[in-house]
Amino acid sequence: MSAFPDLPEATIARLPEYLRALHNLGEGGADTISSEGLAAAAGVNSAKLRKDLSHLGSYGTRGVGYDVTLLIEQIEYVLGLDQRRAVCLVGLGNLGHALAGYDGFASRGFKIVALFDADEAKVGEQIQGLVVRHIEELGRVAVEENIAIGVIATPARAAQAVADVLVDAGVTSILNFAPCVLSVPANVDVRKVDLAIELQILSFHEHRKASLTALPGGRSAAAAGNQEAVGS
Amino acid sequence: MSAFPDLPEATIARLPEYLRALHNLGEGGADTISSEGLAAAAGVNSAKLRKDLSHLGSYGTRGVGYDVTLLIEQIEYVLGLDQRRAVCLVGLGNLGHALAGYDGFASRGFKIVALFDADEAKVGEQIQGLVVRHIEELGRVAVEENIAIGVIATPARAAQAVADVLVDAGVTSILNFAPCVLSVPANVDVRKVDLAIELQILSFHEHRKASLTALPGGRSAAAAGNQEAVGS
DNA sequence: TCCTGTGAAATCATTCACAGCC
DNA sequence: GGCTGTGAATGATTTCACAGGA
Repeated sequence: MSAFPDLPEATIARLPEYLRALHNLGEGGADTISSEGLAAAAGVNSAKLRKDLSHLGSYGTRGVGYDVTLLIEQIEYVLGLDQRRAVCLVGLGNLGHALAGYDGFASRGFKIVALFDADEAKVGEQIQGLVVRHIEELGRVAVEENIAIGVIATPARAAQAVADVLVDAGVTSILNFAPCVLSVPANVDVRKVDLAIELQILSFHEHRKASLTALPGGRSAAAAGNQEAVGS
Repeated sequence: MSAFPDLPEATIARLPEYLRALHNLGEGGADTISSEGLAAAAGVNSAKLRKDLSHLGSYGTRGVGYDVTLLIEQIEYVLGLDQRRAVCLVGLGNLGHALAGYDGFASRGFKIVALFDADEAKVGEQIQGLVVRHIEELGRVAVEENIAIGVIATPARAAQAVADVLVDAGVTSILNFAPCVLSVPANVDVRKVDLAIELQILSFHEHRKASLTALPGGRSAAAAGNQEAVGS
């Protein structure tokens, strides 16, 4: 079927956030929501939200707002969430265990269908109803189960080899939790999550804030109220 | 001491990646590295790397490259990693357990000094040498231990209340794993990691790729080589 | 010659502000 | 009157391309 116009990458990254907000609002009983209201629920400003949604087409009603159900369907369609993609998870250390048990996957359009590890001691273990298989089966199983997305939660030194196997098995999307850069062909998408990097970015801002407290009324330890504003 | 020039946010977000690459290169025995080489190790292009580093000052040598040790020190200084910040972790479900055991924190300038949970059954449990405390102690302990960064790994419904307590205790940086938007005062930085969102972004690209396979030589299931190129 | 540091150009993203529709 | 959709303006980021130091 027809492809998509070239949605800006920044817009794509925000659509899942809008979707989550819409689900919340829907459960709260709202049929319709203004750009202002949805923007607040998603933590962005309303102009940005309207611009983002306008890229998908015209699904709002002037003077009224957006139909919650319709907009959910639209965004899910664009993100391709109507087709419950098969995901495999490689590496069942602490993090892998947590990911295997994370219910946010199942509830948002994904299904973990296979687990792999290189450690013989882990192979055979049962986690969330799935048996851990040896990594040598990865190539075969990935093809059999039609796996679309591979999640890598191995140590950094193993990650590239795992990525190579995934790519050879035809997987074209990888979510990488290992702290390293992966080399893959251009048709494969890699996204990376590095927990320590997030902390380091926060550390920078702490450092900067600390180097400013010398100046004006140094806020002691306690901020009262509860305003808005969220760090980028 | 003196603050920083206004480093672009995009640059800040890449510095930790350069740092990791530099540590790898250093362990590999390199004393000096060109922008081209470091860029490859960090997965960016060399022009961007040079521009980023030029914001920190002039730490390279024309015709030669960057001194690995010096550059590591510089970046660590800018990120404020020389002062081993105290971190607390709230919420010890699956993900919390994994985070408590994540050695990437200790090895990159952070120290988890306290764990909290609201569940009486978890309070008292010992994890990685720390005892889980009841969340009611959070405010007091955060002040006592001079906690700089709070990590929230609770369910979404609890996250805002936890954030409020952290803020009241003077914590000005929060890393939020709960899938919700937090409201905090403007002086508090929040960064968010949402695992399901990352998958949804990959899903979009899968969807788009699928809607294109109809056209040219539809690649069957298997890509051979191992070129470069990493998805954004 | 090799490689950094950097203005200038090009691209991408956000915000403004208002016309047009309900 | 309220609210979306969108050009136009602004701002941020990336990329180019090359001057200039080692």
